[in-house]
Amino acid sequence: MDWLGHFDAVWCVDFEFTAPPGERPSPVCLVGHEVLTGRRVRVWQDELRALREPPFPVGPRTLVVAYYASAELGCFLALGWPMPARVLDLFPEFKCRTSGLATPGGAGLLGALMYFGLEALDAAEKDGMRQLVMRGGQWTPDERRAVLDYCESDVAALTRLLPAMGPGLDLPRALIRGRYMAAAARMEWAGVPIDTDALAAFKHHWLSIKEELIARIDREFGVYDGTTFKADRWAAYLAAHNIPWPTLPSGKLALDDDTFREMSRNHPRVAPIRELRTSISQLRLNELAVGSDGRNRCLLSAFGSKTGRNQPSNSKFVFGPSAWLRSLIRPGPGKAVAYIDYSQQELAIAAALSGDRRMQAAYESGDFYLTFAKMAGGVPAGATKESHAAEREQFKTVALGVLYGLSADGLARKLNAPPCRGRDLLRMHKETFRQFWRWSDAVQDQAVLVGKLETVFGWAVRAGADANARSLRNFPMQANGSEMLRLACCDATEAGVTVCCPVHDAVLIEAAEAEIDAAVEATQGHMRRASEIVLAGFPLRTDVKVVRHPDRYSDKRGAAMWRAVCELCGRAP
DNA sequence: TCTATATCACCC
DNA sequence: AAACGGGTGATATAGA
Repeated sequence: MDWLGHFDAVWCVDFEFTAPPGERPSPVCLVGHEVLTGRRVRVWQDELRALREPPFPVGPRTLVVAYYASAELGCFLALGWPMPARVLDLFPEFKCRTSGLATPGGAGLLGALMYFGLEALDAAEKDGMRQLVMRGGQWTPDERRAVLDYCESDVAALTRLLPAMGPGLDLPRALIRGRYMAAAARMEWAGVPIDTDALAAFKHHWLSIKEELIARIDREFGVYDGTTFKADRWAAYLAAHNIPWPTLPSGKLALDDDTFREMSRNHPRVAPIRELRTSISQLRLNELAVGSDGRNRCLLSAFGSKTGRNQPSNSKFVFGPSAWLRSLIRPGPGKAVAYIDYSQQELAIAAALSGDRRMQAAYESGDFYLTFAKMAGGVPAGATKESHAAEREQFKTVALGVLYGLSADGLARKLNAPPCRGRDLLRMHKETFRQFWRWSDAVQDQAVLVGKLETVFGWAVRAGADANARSLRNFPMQANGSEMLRLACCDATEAGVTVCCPVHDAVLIEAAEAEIDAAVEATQGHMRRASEIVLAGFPLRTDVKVVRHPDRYSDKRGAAMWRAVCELCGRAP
């Protein structure tokens, strides 16, 4: 913990705040405790609002310590305060230290305290106090004292946790992660512009859309009870029509879409039910968190996954549900948004980190799959995307599947090809990209021997004896990809780009219409730089989709569904 | 009637 | 035993 001496002050801080779904945080109080001097501040709402800057310095000589700092930093933004220059967030540090291990108390502050055998506030008591804070409105003087005391108890807990975690910390890298929490706070603050009229119309017609879709098709089948698909009725229908149907090991009917697709081939009469089930399953928008300013905002859950990705709620976040809903994204008057994603990010990471020259060349060619197919002798040298579309698809499936550890049989099944074709394709990959395979084997060996894998910036996962080999082999791609996007988000937000949200290998940005092209160029520069830093000089390309008011964002996978729903609502698409 | 579990679908 | 990585979440149904 000698690094503490690098700072003039070390402030452990915690805010209480309210944040209704989709809204920006509204601070209720702040408690801070300076570790070196024991100085303490307790500031209530009204006084907070009067402060033009934090009640302690936040320059590079001060370390600000928090647990899940994007919440605290969101309050900084709400108060118009400058962001702290050095943030140590013990949440990602705890996750980094324990990812892959069981943490019985979870990864919250209480879970971390429990993990280190430290005294913690009772969970029920903590919940009760959060309720009191969230209630909002006015608090009696007693309640106010109770909230401040509770806030202070969390700061005290943080102060106990710091020396427990401090000795194991890699401070420079922890500060990189803390820096991302500030970027996350800015993105959570920005949010995604939503067409609230369309959203309201959909919500209003929700049930009737569902019922209408079901009524049209189920007439012939009678397998729905209201809006519920009944497995026993489906069994009865199949029996009545003499259709044998695959079952699961449990003996129940297999009702996944794959089975429906397979069965539709020989029994075309079941196809409409398949389509209906698909449509119904895509109709989910009840929980989307949209604030009073018409923007979709939710906790990004930065560092939520084992690989360090953000893990926002799929139901609250507009990029969570199926892709047709993204057409709700619509920039306001005078505004434009752009979706910028890394081209084939994980392939490029595999190529760069493995040092496989041929794989790098395939990425640099601009069409990885076709170049791979040519290198492997799977298509003639003069083949094009058009002349050999089917082969290209197969080589694409191999190239991507390999990153997940897809087996020969799995590959064959996915391609609907005989097992020997799966084996051939996999063999061609191994022969074409030998260095990649040597590296991938080494990754697995390292995980098993050392019990741990790390990204270039030290994000780690622990591997026990029961670890999944495919998961371990995939870790470098996914986790370094996560590092890359985090770094790009830091650079872009700090440079003043309005980043609405990250999407694993992409960002959505927003700007005035006249400025969007410049913002896109700047962001692409940040993303490229981030790739070079993570991959020791290997640059990644990015793809861009710009949408200007009054247009809406559209994802081709969801275009048909969007039109269908609009039609059912009597709206223009 | 409520809850837990299995299964399935969606995202990158 | 299965053999496609990381996730969240809705739904249907079995069980308490």
